Amino acid sequence: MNLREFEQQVAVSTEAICREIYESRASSVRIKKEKLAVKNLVKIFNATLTLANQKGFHAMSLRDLCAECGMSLGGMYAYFKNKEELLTLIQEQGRAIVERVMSGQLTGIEAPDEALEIAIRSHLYLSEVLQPWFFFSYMETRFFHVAEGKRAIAGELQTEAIFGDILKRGVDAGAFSISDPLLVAAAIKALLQDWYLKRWKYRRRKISVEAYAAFVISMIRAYGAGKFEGGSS
Amino acid sequence: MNLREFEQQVAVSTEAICREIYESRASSVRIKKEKLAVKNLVKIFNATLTLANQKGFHAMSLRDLCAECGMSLGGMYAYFKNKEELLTLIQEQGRAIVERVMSGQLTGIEAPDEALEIAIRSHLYLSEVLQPWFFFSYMETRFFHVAEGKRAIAGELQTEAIFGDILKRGVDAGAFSISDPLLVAAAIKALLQDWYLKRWKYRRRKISVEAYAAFVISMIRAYGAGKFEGGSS
DNA sequence: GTCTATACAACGATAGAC
DNA sequence: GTCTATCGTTGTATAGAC
Repeated sequence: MNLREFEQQVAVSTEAICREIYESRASSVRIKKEKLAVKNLVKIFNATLTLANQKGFHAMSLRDLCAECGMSLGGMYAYFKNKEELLTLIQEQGRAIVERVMSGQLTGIEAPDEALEIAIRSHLYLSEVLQPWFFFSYMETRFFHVAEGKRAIAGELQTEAIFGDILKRGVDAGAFSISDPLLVAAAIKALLQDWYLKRWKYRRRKISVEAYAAFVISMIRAYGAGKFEGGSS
Repeated sequence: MNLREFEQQVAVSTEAICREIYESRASSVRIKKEKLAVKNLVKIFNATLTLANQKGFHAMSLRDLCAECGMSLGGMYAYFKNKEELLTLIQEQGRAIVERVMSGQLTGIEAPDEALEIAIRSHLYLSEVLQPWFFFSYMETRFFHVAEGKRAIAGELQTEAIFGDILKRGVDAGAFSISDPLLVAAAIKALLQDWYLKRWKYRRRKISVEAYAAFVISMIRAYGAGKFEGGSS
């Protein structure tokens, strides 16, 4: 599968995400007209990602934010009760999307070899489509582990567990020959994160997502997970 | 080489670093007694790393900071002229250390295979000793590329270039068989960064630096860089 | 529903006593 | 050299006009 096919299949848009957020908490939002509310949420979210990914969420002032999306300060407060709620709103949504898309792509796939490739490709393509979201989520989540460390750690380990499970299944089935599935799962995750954290670098080198996906897959296969011939199914 | 041997050989201490910083800019620091100045700089730097790695540099107030290191707000301003100077001071020093240690460890090493292993181990051990520094540098540097993107990008690519050069040398010498040295170099860097960015994870799993180093090395070797037997020299 | 105006707290930074 | 006290600014958040 390539990026284009993935996009058509999953169809994750900012608007769809915002509508979902709105519906899931319509009670606590002052605005009652769904169409209007969603339109403004899209503006707010996009502006937040743009500004926060430039200077950091905390450094971004709400004055900056409402200027960026052409609203007034008071008007914006109809959509969240304080700045922190805006943060958690975006973060939780990001996590929910990852979970849904990943499990959706993987249902019904039995062969560990195939599952591994699909999981890697899906995650890369998803982070390609929603790069600002992934970048934001990664950067702002970091500040939590040290202080609290609950859902943030869970989020980090969630994706990793997907890969860990596939690898263990492959080892049990005799398809893979790796001695440390957990370490390999961690390595896969690190490689996937590099893609969306340093997209500027890969873009500058004109490396496509598909090429990067093929590279990661071949690297893991070379280490012992799957056929050495590699595949580009 | 293991961590202990590395520590004895390089001897990078916070104090040595702070003395160096002090000397390099003694003119712009109000304090004239070196011993005192260095002692306070150590306190300030350690406190900054602690607090900034918890909540982010921008979210850390200077009041928090001076409380943490037992000084007064006014007293602290003798050591830097504003908050941003404190940031760049720490960042630039971090980069300088990496450059010095890495090139020091690699001088005189000819065999690409050996150089690759030493480079990986040195970087991991260094980031183990100065983990807060690395974490801080990574996190706070990120906010620059998008906005400006000068020294920050250079810093990111500097370490990567070390690995890229070794890999290319190995390919030219016929020791490695990899088609994309730049991608492999990027992957190595991503794996090294994962170590200091998520040390909590690896600590929880009781994975030592040495074990992680051996894993990374064997992974790269399996992909085509060096002997498949692996080595733990 | 969205705006302007404003309250109030917290911040970085400085001046001047000791 | 370090402290306390304070200035001016900027931030989040709310109240009330439209």
